[in-house]
Amino acid sequence: MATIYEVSKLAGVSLATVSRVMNKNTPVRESTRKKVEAAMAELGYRPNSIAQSLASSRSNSIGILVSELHGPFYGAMISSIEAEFRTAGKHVIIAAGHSEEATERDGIEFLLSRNCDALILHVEAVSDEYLVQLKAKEIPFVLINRQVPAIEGHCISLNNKLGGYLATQVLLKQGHRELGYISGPLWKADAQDRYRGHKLALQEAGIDWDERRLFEGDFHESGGSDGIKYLLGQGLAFTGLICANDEMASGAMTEAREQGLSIPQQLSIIGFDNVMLSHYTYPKLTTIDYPIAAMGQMAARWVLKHIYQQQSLQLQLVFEPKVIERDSCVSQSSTAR
Amino acid sequence: MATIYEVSKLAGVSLATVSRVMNKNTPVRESTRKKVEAAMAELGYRPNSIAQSLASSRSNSIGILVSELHGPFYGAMISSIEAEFRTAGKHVIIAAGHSEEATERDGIEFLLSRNCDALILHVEAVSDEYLVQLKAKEIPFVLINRQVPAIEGHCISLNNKLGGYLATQVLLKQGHRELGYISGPLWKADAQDRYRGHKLALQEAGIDWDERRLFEGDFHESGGSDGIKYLLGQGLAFTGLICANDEMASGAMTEAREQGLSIPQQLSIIGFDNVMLSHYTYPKLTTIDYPIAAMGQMAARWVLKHIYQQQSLQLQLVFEPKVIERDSCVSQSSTAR
DNA sequence: TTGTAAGCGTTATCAC
DNA sequence: GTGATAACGCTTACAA
Repeated sequence: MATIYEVSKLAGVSLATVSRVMNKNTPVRESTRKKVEAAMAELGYRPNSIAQSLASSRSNSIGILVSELHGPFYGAMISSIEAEFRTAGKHVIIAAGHSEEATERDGIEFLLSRNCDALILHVEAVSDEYLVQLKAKEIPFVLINRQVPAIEGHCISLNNKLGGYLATQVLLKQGHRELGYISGPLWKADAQDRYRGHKLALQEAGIDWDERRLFEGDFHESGGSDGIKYLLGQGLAFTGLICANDEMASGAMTEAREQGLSIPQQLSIIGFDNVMLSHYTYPKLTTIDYPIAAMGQMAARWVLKHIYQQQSLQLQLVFEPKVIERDSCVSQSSTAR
Repeated sequence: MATIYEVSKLAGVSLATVSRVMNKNTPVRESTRKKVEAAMAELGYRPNSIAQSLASSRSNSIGILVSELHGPFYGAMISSIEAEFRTAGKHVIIAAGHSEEATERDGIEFLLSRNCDALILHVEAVSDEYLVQLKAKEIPFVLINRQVPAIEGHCISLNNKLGGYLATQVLLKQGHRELGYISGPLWKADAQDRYRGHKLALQEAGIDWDERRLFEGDFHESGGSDGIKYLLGQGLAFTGLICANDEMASGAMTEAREQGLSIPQQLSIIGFDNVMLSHYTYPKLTTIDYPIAAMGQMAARWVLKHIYQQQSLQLQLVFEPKVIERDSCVSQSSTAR
């Protein structure tokens, strides 16, 4: 591979000049620029990004830590992040945290050891304090889907409470008054917030909260099916079911059907996230849209603005969920049970 | 950030010695190693990987190019690749090619410019010649899901023909003799091979091949629904349908249902890939398993073996698909149409 | 077993 | 505008 040195020799200029035409930061005489460019072309010169990084102490790489690389959710997020950075000439290094504290810390350490200019984190297990401490260190980061008060400016989040509220409203508006709720693990802030929104909607509708109507699931399919079994076991009637994510909604749907309930005729189900699978279930799942792609893009812009000085970018830190009406919820009048 | 130099001063040894204890490649006296390690701990020293890369001309990074980052398929692949490399202390840089020739080339260029030690490519649009030329250049790569004869040793692929054959056999064994086939774009080698396998199975079963029973789809949902419309429009009876991937099978399922066919009672459908969604459809999709996670892992091992000299690793270049029986196919005897 | 010193390919600070 | 030249933080012969 040709180096800047060979280019400078061929062009009959100094190293420094070649560097200048590459970086366009210092004026260079038109004629010499041409010479240099010709030499670069002739040698098929490509700058060595490692050497650039060492000299400039900018790696132009951004670390991304997500819970899982597979699954329906993070792909969309990574995709939008990658696209945004790619056009900016930055690249993306990825790692998985598997929702476990130790692994998440490891992942962050790993990314740090790679000299990333910034980190985009979707972490769940790590504590708020850890993140606050992390801010004290040298590497800047943004958080996706998490609100940490002490570092608010670093958080890109969804209004999960509103989401839970909206989901519940969909069913209430359809006349359902007997509801079940399958939550995510309540130690996770987003699960907690969604549930809060649910309770708020109930309260506004004058429906008493009943603990027996809550099942705490795991955000996976099994949580949905376990939830159905549990709710049916309580001996309470319910014609509407809110699930705190689509995977649980899918599990609930399957299990409900196995228990002899037809969906949506006997039970309306609404999910949350609007991941790909919600489109594939039968009936197609009514759900709450989580604009994860837009949020990923915004995280990328945050980095571009704060780290790479693209000052002109506008930022939005809090996103709003919205209802996606499909086929899994129908009005109570058409429901019999 | 502390540098190797500060560590050496604190430990009272030379730069070189510190480097040696880090890399464990040259014997170091136990006592001095202790001193150095103590110094490193005291300073919270972390090696600068950029400087290491420049000095050793090893970036310890591997570029991955896939068609799409979102979607059900590549997530599983990236996930297994990342896991394998992570334990080896390497990291992964990703880029998307979007199945377009120009973008795929760009992606490869981009990854090359990042000084990756090796590339793992899942490319579809780029020509065989391009890849052969690429081999001539300095950066080594493995191909996933593609067979290029001239560089066979670099190809990790699925026996797609066998897959098409097996899928067809599932239906044949269930007594179906009137079949439809919704293919992927036939310019893609995998789509072509799957279709070949289908024809072979037909031939062995003594069933004449009928061009009207083939619809060339796009590997997306719309391909499945268009396929159903087309096949129904041909006025030919069929009780079994093979789709060259799961997304098209899902589209076909939905459309068939809209056309008044019940699945699987009136039409058995089999997919291909066994991506996550096949599990979410109703009925659950019978399909052909594409061991993409295992293949991704193998690609990572290929790199570990060939580039990072982990000689002991065993490699497997060709993988076999296998049938995953679920609920979307039933025997012809229970079918009426 | 350890130290010295020459790179690795850039960027950036000076002079000129 | 342009050219020397000193970093950047590490690896790796080569000596000792």
